[in-house]
Amino acid sequence: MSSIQDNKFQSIISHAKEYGFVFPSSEIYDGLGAVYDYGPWGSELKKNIRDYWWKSMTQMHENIVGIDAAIFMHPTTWKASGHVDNFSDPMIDNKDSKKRYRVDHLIEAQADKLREKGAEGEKEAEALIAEMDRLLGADDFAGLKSLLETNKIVCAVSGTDNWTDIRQFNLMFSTQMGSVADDADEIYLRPETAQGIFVNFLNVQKTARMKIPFGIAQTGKAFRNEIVARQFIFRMREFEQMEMQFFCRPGTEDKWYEYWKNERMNWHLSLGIDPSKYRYHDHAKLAHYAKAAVDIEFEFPIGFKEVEGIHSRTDFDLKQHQEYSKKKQQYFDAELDENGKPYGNYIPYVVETSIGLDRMFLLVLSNAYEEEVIPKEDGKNDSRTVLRFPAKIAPMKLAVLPLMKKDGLPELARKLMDDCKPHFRCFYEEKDTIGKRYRRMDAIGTPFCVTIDHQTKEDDTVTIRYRDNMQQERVPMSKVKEIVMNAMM
RNA sequence: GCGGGAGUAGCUCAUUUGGUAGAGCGAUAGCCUUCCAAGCUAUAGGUGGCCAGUUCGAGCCUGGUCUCCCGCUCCA
Repeated sequence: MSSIQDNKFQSIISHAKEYGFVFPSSEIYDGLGAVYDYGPWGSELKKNIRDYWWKSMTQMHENIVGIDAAIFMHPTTWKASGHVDNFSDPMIDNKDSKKRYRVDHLIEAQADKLREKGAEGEKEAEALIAEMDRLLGADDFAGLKSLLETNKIVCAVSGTDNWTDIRQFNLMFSTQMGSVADDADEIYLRPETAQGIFVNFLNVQKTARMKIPFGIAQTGKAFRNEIVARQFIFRMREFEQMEMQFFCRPGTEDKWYEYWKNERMNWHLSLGIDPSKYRYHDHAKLAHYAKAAVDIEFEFPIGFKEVEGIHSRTDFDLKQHQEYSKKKQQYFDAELDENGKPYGNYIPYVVETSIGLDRMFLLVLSNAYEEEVIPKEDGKNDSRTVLRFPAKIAPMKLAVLPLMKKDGLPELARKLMDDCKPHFRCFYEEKDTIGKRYRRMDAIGTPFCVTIDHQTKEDDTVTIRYRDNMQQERVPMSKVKEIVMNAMM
């Protein structure tokens, strides 16, 4: 990361706080690590992004419906999903190099080395992995450490085996359900929203009478106890996901994977963002549930980073829930195959699209942020900080500004406010010079400002000023609402 | 969790070697009226991150602690 990019990221963070987009959580108590609150304009922007996603996924796809599942779920959910086993990693530090490793990664690397030595090494590698799995299963950390030592596994940096003890990092937050401590059951705060959809698969399919292929969409909070959570709202411990699980007939998943890969990229581009700032990144190493996975990455000021993932999850999740719950998770497909027979019962395959709302927020903010230098007539330079949000997601759509706060101008401005307020978010301001008010609106990304002046009293026209090019034009006051609403389409 | 850096008003910073904190911008109110910030007046706002120690006296010295930033580790 260059220092220029670094500075830009810092400026964006400062601007976000300064203008009421994002605050550190409980800041008066020095904040809480990697937790943030959204302020007045931030919460508007976030809501608009969420609504835009929701509308494009549900309203625009007749075969997708939404749900809103609880954050708390039956603890067995997380055993079935694999999170209890896979979401906690034994870690170890090398005392000399101060490097930290996942213990299983160290041992797997050693096994790879052994395999290079041919058939004999292959055997040794298998034995090593088997022993590791046994010890991991038994949570035998002392045993794992001696396994490192007997196999002379060393740190790649220091070259020594001067290790700390092994410690467990659990990425799931937990709490107790039930107010009597002794009887209380430990339950988790969901580390992903997806499972709320899977456990409701049949409820939704039956009650909304959905036919495969169909999707279930959901937005909501998820929680991960990240070892290191940094980079502003990019990686938070409490975050919001917007995701959709698309259920399809086995054998058609590749087609739908491609479909959603394109569809989701098109959604991003529909916000008018430069396509060169996006790229796909295929996963080489797949998660335990995935058959194929691709990230949509965006070029943030801190480099290309993942915003959204499209995963082909096979029937892994539904199958697991069927096994753990003893409830059949199958669908009867009455459509006829090429032999004229119904496809019959099966557990559907799933293609998931999962996007981080907070990351999308940061994306939109980073993309919109610009410090602009404006040459003035007297040769000096003027400057402004402007957020070029697409009108459809801008927190504030229109500012109504009487040129002066007398001569009946505020009254006319109020009339326009009353006309527009029911349709979109408007801001009224009569304090300070008009230029200052324009700049304040630029700073929060308001696409349109309208000024009421004395001429308005004569002919009912107003000056509309466009955020992006600072151009102004005279339009009938009665047209303002329409201009703004067209821009929001 | 390790290493490095930093915490003074909302923001950017100042306060010469320890002597009980200032400015600009911003905010609020008023004046002015002028279609692109930086006209005039007034007001508000700080137990100098927090706790302790040294000292007659600490924003400044010492220790601890918290938070943030950068790097590493990690990331379904």
